[in-house]
Amino acid sequence: MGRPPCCDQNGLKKGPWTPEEDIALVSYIQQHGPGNWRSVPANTGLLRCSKSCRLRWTNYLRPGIKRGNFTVQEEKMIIHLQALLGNRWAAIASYLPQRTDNDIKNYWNSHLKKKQTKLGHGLNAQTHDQDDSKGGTQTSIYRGQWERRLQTDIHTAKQALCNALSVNSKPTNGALDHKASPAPYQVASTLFGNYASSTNNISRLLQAWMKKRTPQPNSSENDLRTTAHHARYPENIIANSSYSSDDHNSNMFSGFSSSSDASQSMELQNVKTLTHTHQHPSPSLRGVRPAGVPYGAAEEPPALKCFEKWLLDDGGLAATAAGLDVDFMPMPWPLGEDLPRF
DNA sequence: AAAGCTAGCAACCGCGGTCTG
DNA sequence: GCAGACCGCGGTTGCTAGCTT
Repeated sequence: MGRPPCCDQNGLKKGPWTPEEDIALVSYIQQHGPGNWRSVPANTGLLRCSKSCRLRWTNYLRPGIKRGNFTVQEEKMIIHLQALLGNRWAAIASYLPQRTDNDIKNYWNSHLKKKQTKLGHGLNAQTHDQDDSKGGTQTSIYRGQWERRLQTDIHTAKQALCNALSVNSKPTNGALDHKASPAPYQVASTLFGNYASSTNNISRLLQAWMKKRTPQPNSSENDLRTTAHHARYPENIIANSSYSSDDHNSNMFSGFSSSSDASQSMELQNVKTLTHTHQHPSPSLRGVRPAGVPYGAAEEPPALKCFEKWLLDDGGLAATAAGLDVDFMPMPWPLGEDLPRF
């Protein structure tokens, strides 16, 4: 026998989410954490299917999501990663943890794809927009180089993690953090850390929301508009509540909900400890994030730094594109095989 | 000023892999 | 081991705001 059905498909609401629905969802996740989506509609009274709830959370309400214009660096990374990984947006998004796969996908389709088409040469010639079967050996070679480089980077990150763990480090600065990469056995801790930090931001979001809800003189209509606007652009709520994704390391926990109880405070302490050593899981080439492990709260994968550095290093890219072997590290596993799962 | 067009983005849909009973 | 639900992903659609005519 299978499981019972997650939800009744009849009478479910579709279309844009209302602020009330968002609050209901955020409140529930604040209490129970993300995951177990099938129970969300039943327990919140939302007339939405579990899928819709998950989507709303991961693409929109999840803390740490950066919205708005993409930076030049982000753009470059997306272009390069798309060339390497194809339209595997989740995998690409894992290198841009502040962006959702949906966001990146939309950005690619609406901006970069056209840009690439206009250019007509250069990187575009290597992208997966073209049929791989037509790409010929040139593309294969090119992608092979990229994959080798990516594998190297992951290996570097893995080694850094081993080093970090072996010395049972108590990092006092961020240097080590950026080199350590977590293994899946750390995922539970990562999840905990992410969620706890998320709670902070959700609390702020809720507080900001409640503030907005309190009647302001001569602003009843504006409130409605603001509400609708925040429903569409909730990042502004977070921004208005003085959360900045850029200073998450120092401030992420400093403003933990003033009404938080003792257990939350204890969580906070644990989270502070955890976040010194636990970072994102290494993005895998398969692009499949461990189930229920969101990349939250403006964290940055430690391996990202050097990978990003390399990605944005046009010299390296040019050399690679030209077929030159640029400083590859020895590979611990044979080329062409699947990456080992750490 | 109004109608038509376009771009951007949120949300939906369908598929495949995974998990659970 | 199997059936069927859950979950996550990528593709697509539809709505809205802004721009053009």
